[in-house]
Amino acid sequence: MSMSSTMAGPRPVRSKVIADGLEEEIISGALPAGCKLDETAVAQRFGVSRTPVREAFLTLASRSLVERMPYRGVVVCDLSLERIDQMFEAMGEIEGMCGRLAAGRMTTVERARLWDQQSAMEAMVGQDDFAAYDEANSLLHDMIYAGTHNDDVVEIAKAMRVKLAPFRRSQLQSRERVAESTLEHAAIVDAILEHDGVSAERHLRRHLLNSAKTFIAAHSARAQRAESGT
Amino acid sequence: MSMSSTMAGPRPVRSKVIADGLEEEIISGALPAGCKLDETAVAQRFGVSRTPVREAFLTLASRSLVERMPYRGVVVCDLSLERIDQMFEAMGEIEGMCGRLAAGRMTTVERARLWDQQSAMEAMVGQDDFAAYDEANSLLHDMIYAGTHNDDVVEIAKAMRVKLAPFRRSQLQSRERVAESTLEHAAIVDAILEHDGVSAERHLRRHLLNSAKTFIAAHSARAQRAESGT
DNA sequence: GATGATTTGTACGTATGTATA
DNA sequence: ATATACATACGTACAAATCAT
Repeated sequence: MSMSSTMAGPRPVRSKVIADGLEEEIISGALPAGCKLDETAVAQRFGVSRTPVREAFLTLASRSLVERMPYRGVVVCDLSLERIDQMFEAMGEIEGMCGRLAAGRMTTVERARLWDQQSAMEAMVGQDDFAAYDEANSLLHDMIYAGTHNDDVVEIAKAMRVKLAPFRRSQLQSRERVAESTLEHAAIVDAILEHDGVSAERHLRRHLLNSAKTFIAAHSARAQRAESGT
Repeated sequence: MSMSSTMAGPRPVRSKVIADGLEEEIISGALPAGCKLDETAVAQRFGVSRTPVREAFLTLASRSLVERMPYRGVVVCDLSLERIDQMFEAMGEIEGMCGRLAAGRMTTVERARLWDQQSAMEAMVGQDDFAAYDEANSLLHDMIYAGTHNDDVVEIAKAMRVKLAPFRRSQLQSRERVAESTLEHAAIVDAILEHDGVSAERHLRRHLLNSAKTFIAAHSARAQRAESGT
C-alpha cells in the first residue's frame, strides 16, 4: 500500500509522458506551427533517449499535431485560430450526426441512463467542481456516441474529442458556461428521448458552436500570438 | 536520370514496409482478429530488427487495425462482417456530411471542376481500366471533401477512406458496378451543383450503402471465415 | 557538383514491468 | 505470496540519407 515518492502512477511509460508533454506545449503555443522538432534536442530536454521520443512523434502524428517526413524530421502542424474554428465545426457535425443516429437507435435502457446522467449534471451546476463536471460531461457525450451503435462513428467522435480536449477543458472553467452548457444538454437529451433525430442534431451543432464561441473569445489573443511563427 | 536496378523507390523505409505488409495480412484475414503479434516473431519473419516493427505497430494502432497495451503486447482488432458493415455506414455518414457542406460552400471554380471530373468518369465507363477508374473515383470524392473547406472534415473522410480502401478496391473490379457507381455519382454531382445539400447527402449515403452491398455480397464467405479467431 | 556534418532510420543489448508457476 | 520466465520499453551504437558548405 505504500506509494511512490511523487504519488504519481505506478507505470510512467516515457513515450506517453513525452507525447502528452509535447501536446501541451503545442496547444499552449510554446511550440508554434512550423517549428521543427529535433529528436536529440527533445530527448535531452526530457532527459530520455531518442527511442521514446520517436514513439511520441508517431503518436502525435496520428493526432495530426505534427507532421513526419522520412529522413527530414517532424514539424508541428498549423493550429491557427481558423484551424481551431474548423475543429469545433467538425466536432459539431460529428456530434450532431451521433445525436441523430442515437435518437433513432438507443435502447430504452440507454435512454434511461442518458436521462439519469443529465439529471446528475443538473444537480452539479451550483457547486464549482469543474473537474467533476468535465468528467460527467465526457460521460454524457460518450453515451450519445455509444447510442449510434456504430464503433467507427464512436471512434471518430472520440478521436475528435481528444483533439479538442485541451480547448474544451479551459472552456468549461467558468460557472456561467457550465450553467449554459447544462441547459443546452437538456434540449439535446429531450430530443433524443423523443426520438427526434433532426432536433438532436441541430441542438448538438449549436452546443458545439457555443463552446467554440466561448473558447475563442477567451483565447483569441493567445492563439493569435502563437500564429507568428510561420 | 538513371534509375535504380529494381525501378522502385530510392528509400524503402522498413517500418512503412512492415506496416503495409501487416495491414494487407490483417485485411486479407491471414492475421485473424484477436491474434497476438509478437515483436520478435514479426521482426524475424520480415528479416528486420524489432525497432521498425514497433514503429509499424504504432502506425497500425493509429489506424485501429491493432490494439496496444503497455507491457502486454498488441493484438489485431476485430474486423468481422458487422464491423465492415459499420465502417461502410460510417463512411456514408461522413461522405453525406461532406456532400451537404460542399453543396453549400463550393466555389464556382470548384463546382466546374467537379463537373469536369464527372464527365471524364462517364467517358471511362465503357473501357475496363479499373485502376484508372479507381484513381478518378478517389479524385472525385477528394473534390467533394475539399469542398467542405474544413481541413478536419477532410482529414476524417480521408482517414475513413484509407480504412475502407482495401474493401472498396475489390468492389470496383466489376464492369456493372462501375456503371452503377457512375450513375450514382451523376445524381450526387447534380445535387451539389444545384446547391442542394440535403439531396447530396442522401445520394452519397445511398452510394456508400450500395458499395457496401456489392462488397459484402462478394466477400461475406471470406469475411466470415476470418471471424473464427475470436 | 562533391564532400563533410548533422539528423534520421535501424540494429541490438539491457532493464522494467507483467503474467505465469 | 514469492519467485521465475517472458515480452515489452528503453538506451546505446551504427548505417543511411539529407542538408550545408
